[in-house]
Amino acid sequence: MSEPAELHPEHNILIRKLRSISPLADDEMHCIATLPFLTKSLPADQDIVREGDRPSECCLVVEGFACRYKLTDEGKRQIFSFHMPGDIPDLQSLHLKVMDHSLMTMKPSKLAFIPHESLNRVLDRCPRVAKVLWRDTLIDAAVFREWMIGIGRRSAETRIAHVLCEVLVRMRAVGLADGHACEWPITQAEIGDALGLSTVHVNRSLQELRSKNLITLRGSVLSVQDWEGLKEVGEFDPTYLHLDGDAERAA
Amino acid sequence: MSEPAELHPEHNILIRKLRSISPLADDEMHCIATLPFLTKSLPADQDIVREGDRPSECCLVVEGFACRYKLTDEGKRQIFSFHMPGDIPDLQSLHLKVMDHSLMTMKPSKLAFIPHESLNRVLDRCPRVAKVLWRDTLIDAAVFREWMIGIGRRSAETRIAHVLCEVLVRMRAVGLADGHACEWPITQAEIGDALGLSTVHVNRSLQELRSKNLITLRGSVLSVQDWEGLKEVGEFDPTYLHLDGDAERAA
DNA sequence: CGCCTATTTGATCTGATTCAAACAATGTGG
DNA sequence: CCACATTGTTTGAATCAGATCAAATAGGCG
Repeated sequence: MSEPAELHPEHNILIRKLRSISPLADDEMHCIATLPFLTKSLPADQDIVREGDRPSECCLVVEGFACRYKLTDEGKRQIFSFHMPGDIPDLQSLHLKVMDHSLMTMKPSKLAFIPHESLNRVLDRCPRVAKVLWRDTLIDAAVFREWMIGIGRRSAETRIAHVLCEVLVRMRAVGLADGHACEWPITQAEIGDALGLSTVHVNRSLQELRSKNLITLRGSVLSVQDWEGLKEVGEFDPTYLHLDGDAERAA
Repeated sequence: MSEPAELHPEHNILIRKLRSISPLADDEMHCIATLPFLTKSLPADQDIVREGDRPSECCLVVEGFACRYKLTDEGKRQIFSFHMPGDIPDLQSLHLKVMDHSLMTMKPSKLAFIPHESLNRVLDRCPRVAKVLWRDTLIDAAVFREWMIGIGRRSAETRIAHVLCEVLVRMRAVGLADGHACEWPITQAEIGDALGLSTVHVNRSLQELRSKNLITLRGSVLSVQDWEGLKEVGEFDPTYLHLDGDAERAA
């Protein structure tokens, strides 16, 4: 349960994230703490890795926010996922050489780059850590599925309520939420690109949620006033996030 | 390149599938060939694993066709993926205890159930195989992303053309396509549930594709008359399938 | 203050849905 | 081998959720 103070903040946030999805033994945490990294700070709206790239390192979000996306031939954007501190959005590049999508910052962010080589060495030495990371990529896929059902089959209001719930729960899992409130660095245009909606329609649906007194969303802070109500409107069931760690559990 | 005749057809199709996404050494194939399994035959439209289940085995499709899906509160269905012989649609259950979606047959199918226990033993013994299976789940996620961009941002015609391309290429990768034709066990209603469309609209979009002389889709056989044209309409770029095996490559 | 980005509002349009019904194919049992 | 039942495909008409276009307002920040 302890989080040694001598840890680098980079290792610390990664361990906190992994412990939110799976229990970790001391030696496994030590193993993770041996990972070398190079920290870089990037401004907002900057590509980190691009479709077609063949990265030789993975990117850990330490501070800030990022998203993965891809453009259609007509230039429309689909965002696949949002990433917060603790996430390694391009972990897949460890086993899939060529990027089939891009990764970018959504606000000024601090990123830690970990060489594939070192990561592979740690995974060989510590197979339990390999399993946790595999598990992480599987949860990633579960989130894709959940967004898919939203985009394909749910109303705009439901989708938006759902993603609000998801981000809050995930933020809480790594200790970045304060009760039912958290930072909200996502613009309405970005919500639209994530959920297959126009900015205008996102705006109107958000007003709908506000008028039902479910949320407050001012500036860059999301505050959920009626969690049960929001969950219900968003058909949100956190099972798919598989938060079975030894850290705090989400509501 | 050889595929020993003494292999069980179950091991054989699995090895063929895995070799389509990654080269396999002889000892790795032998390792896979030690996997025990129990074969079962199921009729069409039968649940194999259900949301909420905690399976203790994985399901390999040997013959037939399957899909993963989930229902919304209003009873609408979203299909997440189609699965053909060689696929292990619930491989994720190895690391995610609770199913967050369901798996069902789409036609009478032969399935081989492999205990998690045996699978884990093989993965411990043969880490390279573990990497290939991890890779397989990552490709799975890449397919989700590609469907997401379709549902969220592409026209009905484009989405449908895209999924036609995808299934044909994947069928070819495991030797189940004949030139530009393959079995098509997917109904229009199922295409709709997969791509977030109504049956009626699927039907009209398919007629559009036919009228452009891109495809023939009669009974349960898909025949692509103009592959380049279909790829273009579907904005199909097979990169996301990561077919970097030592078996035949897709066009 | 002034610029840039994000949010909000209004009006119009359209791709896709829904409902309803006919039609075709496939398979089953007698 | 045919009649019937079942499932899948096709067609038509009306409707709607959400897109698009255009412009105004409101924040945030150097």
